[in-house]
Amino acid sequence: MISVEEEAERLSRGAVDVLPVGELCQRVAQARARGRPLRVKFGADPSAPDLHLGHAVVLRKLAEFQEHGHEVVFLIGDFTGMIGDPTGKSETRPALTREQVGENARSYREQVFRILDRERTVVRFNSEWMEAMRAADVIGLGAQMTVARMVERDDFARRLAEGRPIGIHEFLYPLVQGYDSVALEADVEVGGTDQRFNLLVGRDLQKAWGQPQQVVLTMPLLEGTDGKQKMSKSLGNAIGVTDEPDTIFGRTMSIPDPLVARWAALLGFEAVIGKPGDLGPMEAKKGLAEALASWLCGAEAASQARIRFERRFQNREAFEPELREIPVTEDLTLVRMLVQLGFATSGAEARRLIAQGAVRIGEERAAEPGQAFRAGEEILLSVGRRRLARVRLILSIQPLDDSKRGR
RNA sequence: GCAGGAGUGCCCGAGUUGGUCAAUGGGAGCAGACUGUAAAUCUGCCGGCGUAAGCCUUCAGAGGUUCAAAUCCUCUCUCCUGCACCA
Repeated sequence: MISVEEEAERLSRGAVDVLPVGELCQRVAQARARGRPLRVKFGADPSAPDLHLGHAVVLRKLAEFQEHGHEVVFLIGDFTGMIGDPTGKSETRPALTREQVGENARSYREQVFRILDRERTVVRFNSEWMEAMRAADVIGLGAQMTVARMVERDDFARRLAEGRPIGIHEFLYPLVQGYDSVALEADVEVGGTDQRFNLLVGRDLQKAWGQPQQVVLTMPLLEGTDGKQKMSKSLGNAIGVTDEPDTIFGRTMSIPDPLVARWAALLGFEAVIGKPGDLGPMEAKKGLAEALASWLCGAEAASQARIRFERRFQNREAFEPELREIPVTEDLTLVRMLVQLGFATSGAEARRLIAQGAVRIGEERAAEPGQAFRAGEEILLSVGRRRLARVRLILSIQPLDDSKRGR
């Protein structure tokens, strides 16, 4: 077994802060002395079950705790989620129903266990204790915090300075989140650096409740594939943990070169890319891409993805595209086909793509938006370099179009 | 509550002496050239329907004036700023 110091050092590696410094070591020692693992809390928003590599940075850290025998509490903030959104960024979200929360929780489990160890993870919901709270309890919670301190939070400070509104209920969020730590008696809480304040509130509340205060460990926020903004599904610069190996590989290949080292470091693949200069930038990136695909989808799938990528995009070899079947009752124009395949979001866009020479049928550039295809035909259709399919038109007896039904 | 200001396309943001506005510009995005599905650069596109001509729907919402409105009038909603409230 490694020493306590060694374990604490490994667990804090890559973190932006470990607060308070040095306490993690004590907690590890304590845990060993008592023969029980540390309880490591991670809070998740119940409304966004699409986990991406940004979340993976934190999840990987949690997995490391598990590798050292500790227990992760995956807390789904269903209660907070039912009230609305605290960031002020988006409008108040519609309250989630119990069914939606359950559905999201299932989806979370599915995604999270690609990274976390099922055996060492407990999933909890904060409605378990928050629903039982009465107004007096909530006010009591509020009494643990001052406005001055609350306003220190970057987000609030900024909005205050800019004269943008802050809802009172937003002050409650960090408190509720912090109280979760009390309810769970968390030893450690891990989150992104954007959560630093909230995680620290957990410490304050635990102190107020006479509990040992959790160690707060924050991880850096990962930039998205654009290399500029933090990874986020809504910005379209994310790679999801459940994405296909080809997608993971391809999207990783599309990140800016300078980002490779950072991704590798945050996601724990420094070894694959080696030292700067060991491999060319492209080789290093391929190594990272394969490592990520392998991590999330398995080694075999990853190496296949790499081979396909190299053939398809680097050697420009012909490859077998996905077969897409479209049921038709009458001839289908090229424009309609592009829309049906999802290669264009509207007919107008399809026309633009055609006009710009992006659409190919076989090897030929398509020029006629109105070109029609009939049932039984099979063509190789591509748009740009990324969208390609073998399309087969199947004769359908029943009209599938609702607008044509029952008139 | 009172007074003042503002609400434009994915985002930011021009435009308000009414027409030439589907609406300047930037960002994002998409496509073409180049390339390593990188970066940088150049070019084009970037509301919808349509082979096309053309048509339709947009400038917070609802009405109105007008041959014609993002631009004028009325009402409503939302946000911001100040005052007041907090005795």
